[in-house]
Amino acid sequence: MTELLIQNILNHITLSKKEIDSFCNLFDQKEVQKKHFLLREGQICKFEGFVTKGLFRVYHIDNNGFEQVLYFAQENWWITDIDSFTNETPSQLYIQALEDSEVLLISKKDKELAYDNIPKIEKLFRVMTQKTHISLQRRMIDNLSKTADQRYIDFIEKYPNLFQRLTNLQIAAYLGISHEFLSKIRRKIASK
Amino acid sequence: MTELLIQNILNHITLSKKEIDSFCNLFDQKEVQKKHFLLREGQICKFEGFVTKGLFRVYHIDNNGFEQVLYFAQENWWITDIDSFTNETPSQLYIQALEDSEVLLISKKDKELAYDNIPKIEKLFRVMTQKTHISLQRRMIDNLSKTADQRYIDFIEKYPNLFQRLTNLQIAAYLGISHEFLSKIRRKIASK
DNA sequence: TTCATTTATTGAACTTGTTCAATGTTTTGA
DNA sequence: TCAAAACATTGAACAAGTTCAATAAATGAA
Repeated sequence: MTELLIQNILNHITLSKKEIDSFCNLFDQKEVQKKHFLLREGQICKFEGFVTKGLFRVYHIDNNGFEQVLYFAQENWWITDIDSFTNETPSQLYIQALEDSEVLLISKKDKELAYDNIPKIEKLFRVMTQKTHISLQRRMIDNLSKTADQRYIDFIEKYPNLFQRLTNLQIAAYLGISHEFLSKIRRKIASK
Repeated sequence: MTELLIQNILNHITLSKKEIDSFCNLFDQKEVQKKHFLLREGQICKFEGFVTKGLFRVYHIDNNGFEQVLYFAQENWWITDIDSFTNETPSQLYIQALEDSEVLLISKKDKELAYDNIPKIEKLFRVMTQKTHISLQRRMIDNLSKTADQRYIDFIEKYPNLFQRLTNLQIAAYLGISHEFLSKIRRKIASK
């Protein structure tokens, strides 16, 4: 199932068949059952992953035991803890499958190999990192400037598909509010 | 004053003298007086900049007229609206000098020239974008999980230098709280 | 130096969101 | 298919943060 991966790459840059093959060969497929973890806090994140099936959440548990979701990753999304992966430091994050899932994983060593051997891969990840950074920048602005009601409405509009697959608990953890409060927001919206 | 820029680049990657020169020559120096703008909402951000002197704030004005600071950039920092610059779309952001400042600016065209002619520049910006992304990811987690008091204390610890140069108004706009509330936090902390 | 402007502080009333506990609903797995 | 677990809703009391208005302090430009 590297077909999705190839499409994803070609969406960002153009590569020859040979280059694509040699890059895609660096990935290993892994199945992750629902509720199982790809990464836990304290571990060093050794992989960068591309989701070919299922859904993951990338989250943090704070000092009071509350979970905050950094992002969700469904089919065609990349997942890693870029902080831990890049700096080889213990992760603050958990990556857990919310459904039975499949990912293609590449190790740090193999990724660096690709950087050295296929110059365009450098461009690929520059462009991809830019895009994720832009998304996060937009989310930061929204979190600073919008009320929880509006962020919830935006979420549904922006990710209608994720909205269907996620529980309100997960969505609340992404929006940064308690699930009880989300429940009240939902009632307010429904009554309109 | 490209000395700072050269140091900054060599901090991320290694380049030959020739490569450095040819890259640095793509930058134009610009002076920006206090309170003047490098970018305003609605404009397309045509540059990526490196601050050699002074201090900037990159901020957004929301629908209610409130300002949120995305980040500050002092000497040795890069500034741009990566969203507008990359996608050539109108910016949601303002970039304003908070002190009399100087920046080295590179245009999109010249940056792309550099990508094509000096392969390592691709790596430079991949690595730099990764780093800013990591910082933003950490800030996102903090904003979701920490109380305003703690975020303020963290800010002072992390940026003691910025703390000295900024008004409480600016810091409040970065923390995402009203300046009145910041004032109350300061009193509470001082009384301990 | 001075006066106008910007910045900082404070209190009171208010809004947004949390916490806790109870209850109902849905999902899941043996 | 049935019991246990996970999820969702609700209300009441509470905490965090805002708003508004008034005043004081600091800064800056002529």
